[in-house]
Amino acid sequence: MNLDGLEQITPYCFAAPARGGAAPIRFFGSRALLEAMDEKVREQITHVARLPGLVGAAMAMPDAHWGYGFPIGGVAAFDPEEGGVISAGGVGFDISCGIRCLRTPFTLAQLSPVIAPLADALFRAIPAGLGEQGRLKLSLPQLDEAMTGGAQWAIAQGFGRDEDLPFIEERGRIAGAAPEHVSTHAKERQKAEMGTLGSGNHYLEVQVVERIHDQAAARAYGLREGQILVAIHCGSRGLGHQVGTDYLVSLAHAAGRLGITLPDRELACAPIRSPEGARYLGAMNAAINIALANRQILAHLTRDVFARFFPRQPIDTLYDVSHNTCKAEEHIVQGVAKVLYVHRKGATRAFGPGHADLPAPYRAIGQPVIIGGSMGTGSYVLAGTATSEAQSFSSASHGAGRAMSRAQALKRWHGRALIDELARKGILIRTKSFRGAAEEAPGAYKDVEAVAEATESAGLARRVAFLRPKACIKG
DNA sequence: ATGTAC
Repeated sequence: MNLDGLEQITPYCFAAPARGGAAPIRFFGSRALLEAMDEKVREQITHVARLPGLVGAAMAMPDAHWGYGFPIGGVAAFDPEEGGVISAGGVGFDISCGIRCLRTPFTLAQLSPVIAPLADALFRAIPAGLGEQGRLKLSLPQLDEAMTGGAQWAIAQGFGRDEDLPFIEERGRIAGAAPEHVSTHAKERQKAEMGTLGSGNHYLEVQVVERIHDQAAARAYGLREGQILVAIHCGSRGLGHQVGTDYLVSLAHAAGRLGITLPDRELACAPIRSPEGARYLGAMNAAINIALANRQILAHLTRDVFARFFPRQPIDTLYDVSHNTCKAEEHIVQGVAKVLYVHRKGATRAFGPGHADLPAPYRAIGQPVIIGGSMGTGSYVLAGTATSEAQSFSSASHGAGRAMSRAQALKRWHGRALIDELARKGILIRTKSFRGAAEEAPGAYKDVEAVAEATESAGLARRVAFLRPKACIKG
């Protein structure tokens, strides 16, 4: 990305001021990460800055890359009282895609002797891949309950336990879901997809805590070196995708009717206080609950598999973070508390220490932030900081971020060879799609170390632990 | 991301 015309306002933040009625833009990251970023990110963030009612700056996180309308890694907050809008492209198609991180009591030494049969068992138990169905088949009324109840609904169905809830955003259930604004088509697509992983960059990964960066935070999060964790990365499956598809059309019509000039058709949006905006918000919240329920069921299936190898050993939820959402949150704007609708597309919420929404054991430390890396490199647990509120409406990076398109990756890697190479490095991959594995080659991603380092240096979150993959179930 | 395009 060309940085011409951007001012380096801190070593890890590059910005351009408001101009011509558009809001300021702001890019977080090292100069090296930003220079390597696709040109499209700047173009897309510049477009976002022209949307009505934007508060502060249109922002890109250090892992940003090109996306539909908004870049992935984009953050934008809107004031409903100032004509602020909600945009389906600002949330993304995979609504509430996120990571559930489970904390096991097992060490790598205990796990290593059974890692291969464990990976096989997880691969059999976790439905993964495009269009893959789960064991659960829901009726439309049951699906409405899931859309309203989220992970709380899943627990009531026998998947997991109430102790998980404080460690899930919104305690596992976001308010404001409106199943009546989700199309029957979207519901039909989801009936048999609860408790499934999906495809693309979704995965279930068995990881080991390889390095602790912050001992106090690690202690509060219950993490120690050599400990085994499980990260489940997935979202709202067919339902979320269909909600996105349906509302792109509806929001585009609304924008036309209300005379909102769209810098890019992909930024279809409507005022938060408009019928179409309100309906999208209700449908998106329903999809958020579907994603929360989905990860809750997958966490339960994971526990079942581990129990076969390690009976009667508790596996806790470290945290469950979403990274494709638009959420109403209170933020301080020029000294005044306001409710803003914060779009985070490929960005995690990162509340700092003391936030009332954090579970008691983490409140003094800050919210766990999970940067999911590629299958061959590793992931990070970070903690939200006080500075992220002022910098980015309490938002941080969500992953390594793609550095190369899927098509480019396919030309460069062969799935089978890649999986063999990772196995030689002690990382077991289980997948039905060798093509998918090639698209997800670690080399097609940015350097997760650089992203985590930049996230910390930019003041968005601070590093707590580095996690190395041991086994990965790929969709 | 996605019954990988209606």
